[in-house]
Amino acid sequence: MPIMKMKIIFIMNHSNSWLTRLSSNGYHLTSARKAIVDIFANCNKVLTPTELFFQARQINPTIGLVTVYRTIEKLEELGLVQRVFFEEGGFGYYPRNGAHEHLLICKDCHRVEEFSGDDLGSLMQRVENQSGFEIRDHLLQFTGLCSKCR
Amino acid sequence: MPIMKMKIIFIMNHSNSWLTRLSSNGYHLTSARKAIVDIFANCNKVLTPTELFFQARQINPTIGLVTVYRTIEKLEELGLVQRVFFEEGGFGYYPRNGAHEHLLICKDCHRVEEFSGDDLGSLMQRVENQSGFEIRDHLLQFTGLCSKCR
DNA sequence: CTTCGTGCAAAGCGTTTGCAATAAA
DNA sequence: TTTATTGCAAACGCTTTGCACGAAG
Repeated sequence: MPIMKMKIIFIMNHSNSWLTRLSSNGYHLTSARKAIVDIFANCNKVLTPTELFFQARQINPTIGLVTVYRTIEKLEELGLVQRVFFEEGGFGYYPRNGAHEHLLICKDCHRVEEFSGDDLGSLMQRVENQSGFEIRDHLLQFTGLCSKCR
Repeated sequence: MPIMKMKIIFIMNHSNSWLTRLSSNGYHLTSARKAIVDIFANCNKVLTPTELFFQARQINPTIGLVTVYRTIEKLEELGLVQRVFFEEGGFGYYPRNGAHEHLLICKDCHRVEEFSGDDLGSLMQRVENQSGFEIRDHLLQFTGLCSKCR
């Protein structure tokens, strides 16, 4: 009988690196935080605090909404999630996977895709020169209908 | 005695055209609305509903915050003001002077300048092709420090 | 055992709604 | 006179705070 060859595939998500980041910044790794990090690790949608709360309760039924808010606060502070604005007002959060990316958000199903706005640099430069402003942050979001919802 | 030559300069703002727009859409021209339109007509800052409220009370001391909200609602519906998002959350409103413009906002004094993001069209096209999305809206804002505050 | 995190309840804040009185058309 | 609009008070929803208990390091 031949030796079976197996491919062990590690599905990498950022869950572990996020926990490391929290830990190395002096934050305790509690089950509430692990639940929330886990949700973000497997998600390509913008989540509001309340949505996050309900999903987290399925993992850890005793978690409170307040803890969700406080955890988001830390994740945002560490640059692990980014705030996304909804046209109607209000906002949600999206996990950042490294570099700052611009987002394309489906109005219908809230699915998110990322794109790089590579020509933004020259525009910013031009605007800085013309206005005398020193640009610190930029916000670029597209919203529309994704291929499934259109 | 020579005939004196006078130059009469009309300082144009959009106040009158805004009132016409309101009126022709079946809205009454009340003193509350006139006050708010007047504030926007002479402003190059993003104003929150509360800021608008306090400024409006200096013109019309009996105006209520609720009226401010309801007036903003109409102005937004008619496309006369646009909502601007603050990084910290929350939002304000800025008068639109015609075409959709992108905004450059001073973090410090909230002064606003406008610029046109002329190369956004090709970026949107590219992103649509790559993603299969149908882009409906876009949001582009720069924030930083203006020439006076930097 | 020390420090940080939790959940609860309550407060806070900005926004919206119901309603009777009032002003515009 | 009809219809839209106002201001008030109260409701609302989301977010934050204070605090005593509990968990992580």
